Formats: sequence, structure tokens, C-alpha cells
Amino acid sequence: MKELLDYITTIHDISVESKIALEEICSHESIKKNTDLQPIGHTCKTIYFVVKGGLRIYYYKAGIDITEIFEFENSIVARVESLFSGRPSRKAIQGIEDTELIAINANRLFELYDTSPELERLFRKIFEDAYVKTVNRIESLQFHTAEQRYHQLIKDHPEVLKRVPLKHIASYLGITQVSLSRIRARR
Amino acid sequence: MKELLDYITTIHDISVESKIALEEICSHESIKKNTDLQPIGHTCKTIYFVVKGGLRIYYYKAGIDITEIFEFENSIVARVESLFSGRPSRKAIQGIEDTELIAINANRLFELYDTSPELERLFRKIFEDAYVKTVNRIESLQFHTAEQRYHQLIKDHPEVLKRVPLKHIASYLGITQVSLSRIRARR
DNA sequence: AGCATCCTTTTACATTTGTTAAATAATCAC
DNA sequence: GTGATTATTTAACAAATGTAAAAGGATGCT
Repeated sequence: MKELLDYITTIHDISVESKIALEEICSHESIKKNTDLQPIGHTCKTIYFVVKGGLRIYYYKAGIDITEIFEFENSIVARVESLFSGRPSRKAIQGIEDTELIAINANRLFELYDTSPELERLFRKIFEDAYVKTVNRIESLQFHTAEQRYHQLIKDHPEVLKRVPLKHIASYLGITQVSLSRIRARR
Repeated sequence: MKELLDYITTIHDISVESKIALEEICSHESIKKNTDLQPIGHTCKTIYFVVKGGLRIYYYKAGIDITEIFEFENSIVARVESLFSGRPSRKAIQGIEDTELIAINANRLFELYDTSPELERLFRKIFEDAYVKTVNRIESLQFHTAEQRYHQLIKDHPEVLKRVPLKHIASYLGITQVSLSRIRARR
């Protein structure tokens, strides 16, 4: 829990009371590498915080496994398109490695917003930051070549290359594994 | 102002007091077709609501004009990557047609959050919805072909085809105008 | 109406990416 | 460690997209 509270402090500091209230709706979980946290088709009601290890959100498009995003230590992970719409998610969350995480009960969190505006503000800021990242990702997908996107990724997040199989990196970049192999061979 | 208040009601109803407070930080603006609202390089401190007409957010990549998004009547438009980060935006907002809009002073809005949690909640929800749209857009860009993206667009938003030049639609889809022309010729 | 400008399509060719299959390398389970 | 499985690379060919240039269309201005 300490890791989550430290992370929170960097975003928006909250009172001891709110920290206690938050702690009450959190639980520790751990999953093995390549194991799903929640199945595809269920409505997302959990916000995860990665304590150790890494997660990826993925889905199937025409039978092919596509990685939407990966996150490692000290990151928030949620299937927001389900969490904020209340609709079932076509996506699943999976451990990239053996992973320890904190699960925040989203429904109870949203209830807490009524009594603790500072908690509402904290998570508003967390998701605003995530929103900004997503907008920047659009820019990258929209008009950079696959090769540019690959080099940008290893520049911004060199650790990804060591921790994530290339097939997942390929689908994250929006290309096939073969295409990524070719890009890597050029140089 | 009525249009904005009607729109708000569909998202999260607020008290008369909050409506009055909101109205005080709003101003009416209108711009001509193909005119910029704010220049590239300025930090975004305004949230716009389209009353009549349409807007697009665009930027230049290697000298080429790229449309990130377009919105029409009863929509919120903001350069969130600047608004939520406080950094200068590389993007500009432009009128697609002669457009009437309401400009919300974002700094004053954020101050109002302290005295009116329901306003904070309202805009939290507005941007959560926008975030969900953005995540779905990633999915579209990440693993649909340009042809699939084009047909999805005209299925979801047929009016776009009548109101937006094809060159902007092309860059929105992440392809060249020539490529879009070819796609349109297939059938 | 006439001219200029901008938008859209078409053509030809280069480049990139996808697809399928096979070969090689790395990892996992027993 | 050995064999099986999975991941990655390579090859050959097909399909899609980019680039540059030209030709039509549409639109707007005077």
C-alpha cells in the first residue's frame, strides 16, 4: 500500500482520512506471467496499481492478439472505455511478468467521491494525465511511420524491449511481427 | 448559453447557483470559416462549446496540415494535451465553417472546482467521455486498414463527408489525400 | 462571365507493409 | 539435459500506401 500512497503524493496530496478511506477499498493481488486478471466481456469495475511487474491490456481483432498498452511499476491500469461507460469490455488485462498489484474497487471509489472531493480530484488528475498520454499516442499512430514509432518507443521506454516479447510490441505499434523484424534489421 | 446548459443537463445536472457561476466565466465568440481561434504555440486555457458550425484541431507534421479531430454542434472542444499539462500546444483550433461558440475560461473553471464540487464532477464526466472516445480511436488506428476506418467514419458520422473537405478527412484517417481518393474509387 | 485558386482525382512508379511458409533461436516443462 | 513449444527472423510474393506530377472540377472573387 505504501507504493500506491507514495505515487498518489506525486499527483495530488490528500488527507490522512482520505488515505484511510482509500485503503479500505483496496486489496492486494498477484498474478502469474501470461495470466489474465479479468476475462474479456466483463464490465471493468477495478482500477489497478502495479506494485511490481507489468501488465498489458489486449484484445482480439479477427483472432489476432493485439496489445493496446503496457505498464510497469508505479502505474495505474484500467480499461477506461468500460470503466467510464459501464459497458462490457472487449479487452483483458494480463501479466507480462509475475506481477503484484493493488486493486481499487471502482464502484466504492466513485461512492467515496461524494464524501471526499479530494479523492475525486486525485483520480480526476490521474485520468487526465492518462488522457493526455492517449492523445499523444493518437498523434504518433496517425502520422508517424511504423519505423519512427518503433524508434520513438525504444527511446522513450528502452526497458520495454527487455521486458515485453516483440510480438506484443509489434501489435502495440500497429504492425505485424514480420514487419517489426524487418524494421529492426534495417541498421 | 441555453445550448450549453441543455448539453450539460444530459451529462450531469447542476444547481442554479453553479449554472450562474459557470455562465460568468463564459463568453460568446464567433469565427469565420478557415480561421484559427488561437495560434499554435500558446498554452490552451479555454474550453470551447460549439453552438453552431464546426471546429477542427490540427497541427503541422513536416509541413503538412494534419487534422486530429473535428466536432460540430453541441460538442466540447479543447486541446487537452495542453490544457491538462500546462504546456504550450503544437495544435490550433480552426473553424470548418462559420462557427458560433461559447468559450469557457479554464483557469477560472478550475478555481470554481474548489467551491463547486458538482462543477468539478460535471467536467470530470465530460472529459471522461472524451477520453473513452480517444481510446476507441486508438483501437481504430491501431489495427484497422485505412479503408475500414473510412467506411466506419462515414457510417458513424455521414454528415462529416458533406461538411469537411476530403483532405482533412484523409489526414484524420492517417493517410494521404491520394490514398483516400483511391479508397473512395474502389466501389 | 471570366480568371484564379483550391480541391479532388488519376496515373506511374517507389516504398512499405501484409501474408504465408520455412528456418533459426530461445524458452519451458519434465 | 532433451524434446517440445514458443518466439523471432528470413524469404518470396501480393497488396496497400506514399510521392510527384498532371488533369479535371468546383468554388470564390471581381
